[in-house]
Amino acid sequence: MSGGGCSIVWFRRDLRVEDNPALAAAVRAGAVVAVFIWAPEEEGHYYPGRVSRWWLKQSLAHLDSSLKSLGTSLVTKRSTDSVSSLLDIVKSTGATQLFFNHLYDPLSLVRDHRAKEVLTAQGIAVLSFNADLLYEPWEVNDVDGRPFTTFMAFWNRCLSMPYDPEAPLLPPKRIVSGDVSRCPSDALVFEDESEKASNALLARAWSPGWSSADKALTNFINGPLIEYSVNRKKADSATTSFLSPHLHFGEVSVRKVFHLVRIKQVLWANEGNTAGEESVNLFLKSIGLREYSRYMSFNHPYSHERPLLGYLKFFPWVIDENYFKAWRQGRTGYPLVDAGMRELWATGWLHDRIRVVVASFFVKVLQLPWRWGMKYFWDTLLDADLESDALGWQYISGTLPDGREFDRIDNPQFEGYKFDPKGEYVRRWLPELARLPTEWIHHPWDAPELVLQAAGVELGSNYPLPIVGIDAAKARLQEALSEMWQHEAASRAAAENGIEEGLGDSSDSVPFAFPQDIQMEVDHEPIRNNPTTMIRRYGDQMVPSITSSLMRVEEDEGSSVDLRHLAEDGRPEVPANLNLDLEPRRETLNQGDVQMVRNNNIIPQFNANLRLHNAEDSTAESSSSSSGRGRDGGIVPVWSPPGSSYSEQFVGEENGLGSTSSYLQRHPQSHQVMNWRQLSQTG
DNA sequence: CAGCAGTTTGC
DNA sequence: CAAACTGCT
Repeated sequence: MSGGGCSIVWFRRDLRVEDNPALAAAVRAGAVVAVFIWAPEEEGHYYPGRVSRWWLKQSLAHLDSSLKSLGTSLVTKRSTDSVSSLLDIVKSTGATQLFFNHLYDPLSLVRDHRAKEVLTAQGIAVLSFNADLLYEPWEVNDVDGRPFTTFMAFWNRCLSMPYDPEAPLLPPKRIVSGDVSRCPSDALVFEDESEKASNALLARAWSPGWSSADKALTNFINGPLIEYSVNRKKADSATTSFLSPHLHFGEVSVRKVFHLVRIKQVLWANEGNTAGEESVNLFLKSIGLREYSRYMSFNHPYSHERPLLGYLKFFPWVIDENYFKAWRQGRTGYPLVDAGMRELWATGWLHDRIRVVVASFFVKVLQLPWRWGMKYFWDTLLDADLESDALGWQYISGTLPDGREFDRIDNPQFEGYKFDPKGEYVRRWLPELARLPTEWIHHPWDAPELVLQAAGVELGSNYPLPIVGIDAAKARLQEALSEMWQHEAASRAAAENGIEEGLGDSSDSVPFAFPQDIQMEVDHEPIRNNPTTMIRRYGDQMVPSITSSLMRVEEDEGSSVDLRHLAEDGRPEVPANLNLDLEPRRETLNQGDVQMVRNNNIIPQFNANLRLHNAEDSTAESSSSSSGRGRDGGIVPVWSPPGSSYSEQFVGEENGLGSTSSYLQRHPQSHQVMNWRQLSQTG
């Protein structure tokens, strides 16, 4: 169509036609080529799980038919490299522009940044948009212009921003199709034969696609929403919105959800319905959590693979595949946990509360490395979402500044009576316990023999005894923690002496196989050296500079860079040049950090010691970068499709942040992560 | 019953 | 940590 080429709209996790800024912009610009590129290998071991792929398949079909009714269709490509596929598409369609919506997971940050550079270098105009969040991560900062480090502060700020989130856009009335005659679609394969039968079951419970997402939203707002605050404690009722998988794939926009829900809230407020109003607040909070997960991922791209509290690196996880298996199969001996795990396996779904229960059990009682659990969630959840899941697991594990304390163990028995007081949920998913009276349903091991017999329960045979006692877990946790602090202290001492200590790989634990994701990007560095091709427009995707360094740490440690290099306008910006940039940054950062330490006892920032590594000389650097990072866990059992390789080493640098979590405060002898301490001495 | 301390809980 | 909750005086 008009003056030259058409525009490519690169669909990813924004599979909708309504309120899709990239699509809208492309339509405005003229002819459109709508594209979806399936390149799961790019996700490394976050290759999407079976149920997630099933959903994607349906959702794409749905999007395609919507596009068809508007005048075009979806071009699908199978690829191992999205960016080069984009180039191919540009060539075969004569497109001159590329539009897409932002993503915030670490892989996408890197890939999209590269896409922008590569295509821009080819003379293609690249424009990207916010379609996934109320506010872009770099828009939400505290009074000093720094990112928040706790959820509530973040969310309160979001709710009181000087401007509202963008109002949702209407779907285009009509789309003029670009010429795709020389750009044939590939058939995408999302399931293999062995998966088909299980997938068929999913279709009974779920229907992917934006129109059912809309329906789910409407149903929820007109139904369960008003009772949300009362019902959210129940494990077993259909009181959640069931929007999460739709939201994950962007079938409905959060902004639409937000606006519609807000309207209801005003309505209820006027009616004096405080319960309803409160319900909306709570529901919005869960939307806020989703926002926060992106925020965290952007500000701290390591968070899906490494605890944000650095000392957790030294925690001696239990490397026990039998525990892991028992957990997955729902045979831990704790009914609430087991019921949850069976539901997850059977349906790909789990109530939020129960996610917390099973995850917390996993980390605190079994003390398995949280990333195993996260990976299992990733593979089995219908709404698997890297950012949300990473946030959730970190929260539960106690590795966040505002998460639960690390030494806190929740007792599944008590939680059972809280979330499932009548035992209905347990009975549904654990038929072997169905006849047990409510009194014992959450702790069958205490039940009198006669009761068990009457209920047909034979502990240790048709239902397991607890695989780990809570008391034993508590004791082991204490031990593990003191071991952790010892190692942390030793490491710090060694670092201070400038000795290459090796960060605990002397230990018996196997180096963690995770994560490899980012390394595959490593060899595209030439592009990186040409920063001037980036002309940033207001709406453009910001890239935390760490994404660049993440790609290269292995061979170029000096370039590891702080996350939040502030451009003149105060927003994070792609560093002009990683190495040249170090000098000026050093001063600013130190100043800022010191001030922060003085002014409050809040965590400096997640990235405090990332940046310190730059600012510091090579002592600290060397102590961390060369180690095998042994303590973070063990080999991850493989259950992903073949092809996703787990290789040896961590990418990237060093641990997380200093912390004021109360746990830390109770351990003054080993307080503060090394860097933070050095920091405060500076000031 | 107001007022307070100890405890639980909350992303 | 801070808010909510519990139980006690």
